[in-house]
Amino acid sequence: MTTGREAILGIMAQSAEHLSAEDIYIRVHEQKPSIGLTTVYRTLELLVSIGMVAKFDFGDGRARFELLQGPKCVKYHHHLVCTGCSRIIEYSDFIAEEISILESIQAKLSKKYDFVITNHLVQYCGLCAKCCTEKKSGTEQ
Amino acid sequence: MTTGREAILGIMAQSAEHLSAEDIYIRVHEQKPSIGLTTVYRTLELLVSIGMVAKFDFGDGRARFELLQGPKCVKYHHHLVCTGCSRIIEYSDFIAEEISILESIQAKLSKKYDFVITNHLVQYCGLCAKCCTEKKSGTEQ
DNA sequence: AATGTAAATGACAACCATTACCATTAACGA
DNA sequence: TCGTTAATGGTAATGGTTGTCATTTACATT
Repeated sequence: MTTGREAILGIMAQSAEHLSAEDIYIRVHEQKPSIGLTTVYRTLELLVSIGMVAKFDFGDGRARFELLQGPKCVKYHHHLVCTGCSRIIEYSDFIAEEISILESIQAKLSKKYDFVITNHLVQYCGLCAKCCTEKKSGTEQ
Repeated sequence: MTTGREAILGIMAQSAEHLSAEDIYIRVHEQKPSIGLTTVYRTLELLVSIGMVAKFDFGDGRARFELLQGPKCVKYHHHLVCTGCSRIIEYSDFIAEEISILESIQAKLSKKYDFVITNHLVQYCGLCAKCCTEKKSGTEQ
């Protein structure tokens, strides 16, 4: 299986960000205009199903995708999400502290509930300084 | 502010599950047929914005809501999600081990990135025994 | 209790990300 | 080169969520 799939993988390998399907489509389209949005979705679905890509949902109505393999890959996906402006910060500062306990819990959960756990997600939700200010000054909603 | 909002809150207080907007609409509609789906969405949006309700997204295309206050409320939302059948298990077994480290990290992140963190989410993704078997036997996709 | 104002509501339309469909094209082994 | 199967692209459909707007309700004032 090779085609524009390589192009999609290439884009994802270059971008460490959390790309939406449309983001990927636009970038792939630049370098290979023949590829359609449907193919992007299909390829992403495939990549997710074989565990090569992770799909995230931060509550802004569009899914985000991130490569799980390759040079730029990040093994753990710990995010800080602003519920005001949907800004996403992928923090890596304190991950080491989390990993061991999360992995130990993962093993226990896997055993207890008979799950094959492939992935985990830690997400802190809140308001960034900017949105927080706006909220206070009453410009929100 | 009082109206059918009470009915919506009442439904949510009764159900510890992760209800979708439509689930809530159906249940509210049973006891108060005058309430429309739009109002359910609007009320949920309001409740989320004031931090009374948490909104989750498990990747099945519909958001889930859960009351954060009240007798049946759960302070921490740690889920085990089957990516095959979207089954959600809210585990509570090993939470104690996680809390202290997660809270300490939350405090550090809050300071470093200047966020007001209101909530956090831990989600393990994988396949439940049933979906795992189906996958192996080739009935998937 | 009547009234006035602003917020809340409901029905329906609009939106938009995602998926289904289907005819065409590309890939790959013979 | 040819043939079969999978992949692709454009477009239409789907479905959860949001916007619109006229009507109703809630609440404070008289």
